[in-house]
Amino acid sequence: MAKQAAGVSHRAAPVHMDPEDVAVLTALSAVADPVRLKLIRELAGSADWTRSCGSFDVPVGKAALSHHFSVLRGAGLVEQRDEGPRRVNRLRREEFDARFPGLLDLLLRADGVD
Amino acid sequence: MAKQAAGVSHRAAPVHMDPEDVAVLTALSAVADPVRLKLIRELAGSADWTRSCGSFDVPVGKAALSHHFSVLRGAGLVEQRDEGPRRVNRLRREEFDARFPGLLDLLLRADGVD
DNA sequence: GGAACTGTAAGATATTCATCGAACACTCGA
DNA sequence: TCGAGTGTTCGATGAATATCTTACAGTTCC
Repeated sequence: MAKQAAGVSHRAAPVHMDPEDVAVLTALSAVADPVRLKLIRELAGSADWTRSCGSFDVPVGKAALSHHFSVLRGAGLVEQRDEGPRRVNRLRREEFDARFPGLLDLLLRADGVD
Repeated sequence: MAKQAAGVSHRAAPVHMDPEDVAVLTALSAVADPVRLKLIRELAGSADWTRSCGSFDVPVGKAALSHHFSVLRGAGLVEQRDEGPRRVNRLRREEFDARFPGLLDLLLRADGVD
């Protein structure tokens, strides 16, 4: 077996979707969920690459949480990177906003009715 | 029984939702459906009050169609009025855009990926 | 090597919801 | 008054999906 360079993850890298290739319905479905909306908002309030998946305050187990992040990746909303034992996240603000102008702003606005 | 003035519908008027009172998740869920998205787009391409519910080219029966219009009303996206035997529709562009700026534009944009 | 921690995968369950068919209500014109 | 047309409601069905439990795979540190 070929040796791996030091510090390189042996884990399968998370599959990412280019926001440009995301259908409108995919993005809307991803975003039309209370847990994922909370994840997005919480992520938006933190600096890039500072939040691991398990650090979010949502009322679901870690399996469901993993699923939600997978959906967010598939919508081009979140980028993930392995950092030691944890997987840290980043909200793809610019890219997503370029593909779906205004949508992210809409989600992040606090509007009282929710 | 009290007589009704001529020309007044005896039918229960459709229940409408003020867009200002619609939660973000409600709007997103309403819009994250292929049939409803088609309805919105088709409606956007027609003048106000010119399209009856049955006049839309969607692959569902009339019961499902009635349900979809009910969801759209509940999201403050569509206004309906009885006109004789048919119920005609109007897209609430300004009101909905004031509540969710940019969302309608997003839905109506033709963007190739869909 | 082993323990603790983090996240994913697989299988089962439950809930939501889109759809249909049938019955009903209303409107209009013959 | 009857019939055709339009839309809603109700009940049932099926599909999609959110969730949990359990098991597993990496990573880090002892």
